[in-house]
Amino acid sequence: MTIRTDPAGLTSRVIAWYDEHQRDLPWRDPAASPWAVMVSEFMLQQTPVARVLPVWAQWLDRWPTPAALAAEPAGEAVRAWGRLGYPRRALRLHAAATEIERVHDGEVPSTYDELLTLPGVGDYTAAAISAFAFGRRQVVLDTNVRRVLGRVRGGEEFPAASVTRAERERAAAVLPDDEPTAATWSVAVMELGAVVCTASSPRCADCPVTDLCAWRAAGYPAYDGPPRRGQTYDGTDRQCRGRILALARDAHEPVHRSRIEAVWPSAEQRDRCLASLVHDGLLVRVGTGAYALP
DNA sequence: TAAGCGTGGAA
DNA sequence: TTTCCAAGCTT
Repeated sequence: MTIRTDPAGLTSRVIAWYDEHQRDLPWRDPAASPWAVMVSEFMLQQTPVARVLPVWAQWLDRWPTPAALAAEPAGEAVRAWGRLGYPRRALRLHAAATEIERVHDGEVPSTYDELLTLPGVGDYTAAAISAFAFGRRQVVLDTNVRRVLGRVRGGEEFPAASVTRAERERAAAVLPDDEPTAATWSVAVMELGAVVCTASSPRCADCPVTDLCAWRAAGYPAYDGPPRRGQTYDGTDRQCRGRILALARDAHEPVHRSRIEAVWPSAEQRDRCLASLVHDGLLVRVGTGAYALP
């Protein structure tokens, strides 16, 4: 097949590479439901594949449909989320399931615009679900795709902090016209970024498009943009919130203030984090001085 | 727009 | 040991 937008063979070669080298991930099984794909996309937001795999399997076993999840308290979703991180995603996935049940007759919607209205679904996730679960033609622009295209076409090691207009236009320009081919390209170029064109120590020797790569042609110039914001963790509210929520997740009864005080020394920070967890809906106050999952 | 939001494995 | 970072979303 000739792809009009791809005279140099970028897309066809990446797709051919994908056909041979793709990882065998369960949410890529053609039998995986749109809901199963959606759950994987939520869990994979900022969390590595290896840690998602077991939790995803248990989740789908317990809640094979949006209706099944929506029928349970949101706190059960937070508990099942375990230590994947960013537990508000669990809350949003539960809220999205509830919305799918209420508005979409229990079926995960297939269009970008409908998906985008769901809680926890932004530009990337809406495009990804539409493309991967329904085979639609979408510009799927995640951190992997941005890095690959930024290198191959832009000649730069890393993309900007946020998606630029130029990046989006570049991604649209290489998206195959044919719908199923476009969907395959989207997953293929993401996979290339995930396993070959990685952020650090890219495996250029294994890349199917090294000869097309502008970054390589330029001699692999180092990133020279503004410093990328590092993530400190020790002593942050994130860590404090994580400690507190872990107590509630592992307990099946309300957790008393005394136990919370035992896991974080600073009273001021502890109280602030407790209040923010309640504000976010990750905890509810039960009686006097006790907290539980919603 | 930039900051906030978890967690743990690998380099 | 420290640093980096892994399929983002929300406000």
